Amino acid sequence: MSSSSAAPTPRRGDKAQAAAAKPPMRDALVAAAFQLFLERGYEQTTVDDIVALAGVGRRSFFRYFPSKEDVVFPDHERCLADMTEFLAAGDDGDEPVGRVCDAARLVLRMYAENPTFSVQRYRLTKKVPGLRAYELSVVWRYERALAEYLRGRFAGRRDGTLRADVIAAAVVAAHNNALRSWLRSDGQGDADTTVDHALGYVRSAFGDPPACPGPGGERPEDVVVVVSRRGAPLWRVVQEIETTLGRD
Amino acid sequence: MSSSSAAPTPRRGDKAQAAAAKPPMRDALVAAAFQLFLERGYEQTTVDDIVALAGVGRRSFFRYFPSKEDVVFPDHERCLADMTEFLAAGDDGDEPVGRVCDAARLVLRMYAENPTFSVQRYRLTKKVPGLRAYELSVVWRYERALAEYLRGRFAGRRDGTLRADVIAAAVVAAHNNALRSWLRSDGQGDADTTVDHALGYVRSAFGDPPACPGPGGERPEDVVVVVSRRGAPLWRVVQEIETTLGRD
DNA sequence: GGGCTGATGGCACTCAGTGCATCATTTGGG
DNA sequence: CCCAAATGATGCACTGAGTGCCATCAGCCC
Repeated sequence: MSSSSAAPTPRRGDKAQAAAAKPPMRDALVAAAFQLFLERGYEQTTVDDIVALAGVGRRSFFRYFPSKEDVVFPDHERCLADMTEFLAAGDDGDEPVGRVCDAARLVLRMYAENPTFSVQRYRLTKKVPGLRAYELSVVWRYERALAEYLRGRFAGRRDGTLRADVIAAAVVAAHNNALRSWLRSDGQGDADTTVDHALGYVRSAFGDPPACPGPGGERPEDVVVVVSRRGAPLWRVVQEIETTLGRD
Repeated sequence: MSSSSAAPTPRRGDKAQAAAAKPPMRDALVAAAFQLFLERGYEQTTVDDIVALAGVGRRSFFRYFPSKEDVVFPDHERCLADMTEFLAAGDDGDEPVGRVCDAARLVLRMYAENPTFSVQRYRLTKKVPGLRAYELSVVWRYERALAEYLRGRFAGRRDGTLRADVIAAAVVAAHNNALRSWLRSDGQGDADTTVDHALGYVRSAFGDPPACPGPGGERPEDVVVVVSRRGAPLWRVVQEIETTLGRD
């Protein structure tokens, strides 16, 4: 249920799949938890209820999920690892903002893999304050991963850490805005289009234009940005250009 | 009344009322909590320890603070109310982004009112994961207040909610970046200057230039923004201008 | 005084989360 | 084929946060 629900055959002793170990008990706990959460609410469901329905011991629940909230986000740990790995794999030639936007798309993909599950979870987190708070801490880790990557890429630029933090926050906000609008429509529309549009706004705001029709041979040096005010003195125009480009 | 100040509670502890009888029980609880948090750690301190030191009943703690984490952020509820009031008080003539930046400065002012307290709390939240998560939910409410204000101001603009969410996130990120850098320096430098610089970056990124030398008679209609890529077709340039300006 | 109100304290309870010991299953040699 | 280490599941007892309920005690109005 968590990722690919196609795991009906618990082949024990298969070394090949032991690498990507998929404990069946974990998925059973997630399924039991969501069944109860949906039919009687999150706070009205105790961990004892979940383990009773799943037919396992109470102690086993906390072996797979460090807290009751974690069962609602069963695959975010893996997704976060994927994102950090994706960011670390990029070379220094690509555009930092574009790379961060692509990393955000990884998260969208995880949500889009199981639309019904994602929509159910969205409705749950929307109405339970405790789950909203927990989701914030999850999203915060994504944002920190993006910001840390950008801090590394912006090392040497003036206000590098500031730019990194702001752009990471903007990317996450745009991604969440599009994701929520998609979730609100019960996962009907095209999530990629919505997210691309939102991320395009962020890229345009920070001087990195959205993907051109042509293939990706562009270099960041080709970007021209002018931010000015009619009738402003020349030194103000230059100052704006310097601020926007952020180069020393 | 043997002493100079009329002490209404002669039997209780003789320590808490040295300052004045003005701070009721709430401030005594905050003081006791921070004393214990600093000397033995947050998680190593139970609510029973706090109420024992404050000389009050355990039940009274939860009367003033809905949770143990809340005692670490005793004045954020008031600050959030001040911010929403400030945003609601503005008229429709002022620049939305500038107003939101001013609202963020309100939060900074609250931190700057008690530098030592703020620095202590910063060190605490930096090392205790549970407090970090709680702080996120607090910051999230500020961000939502800013975003809701901007959504109202951007109603009618294309991608109004997207712009509102992204700008609110960027403002909060810039504010936090500056605030943390100030807290990391033990509250020594000038917090206002740092935050002004950070917010100026956000304003410049979103087409709203930082405060000009001249008096504030500017109108947002005077802003001209061009974001393009050398060699891009004309329709792309027009699209970028439309996207950046965000008018229909 | 007598009753009213609001703040407080005490008590018992639920539930999340943890440490520890025990039992079952698997694995891996000899 | 059997024994032993290892891994995983379970039960049990415990801590600590948070809640509901009721008793208590202050001031206060009549």
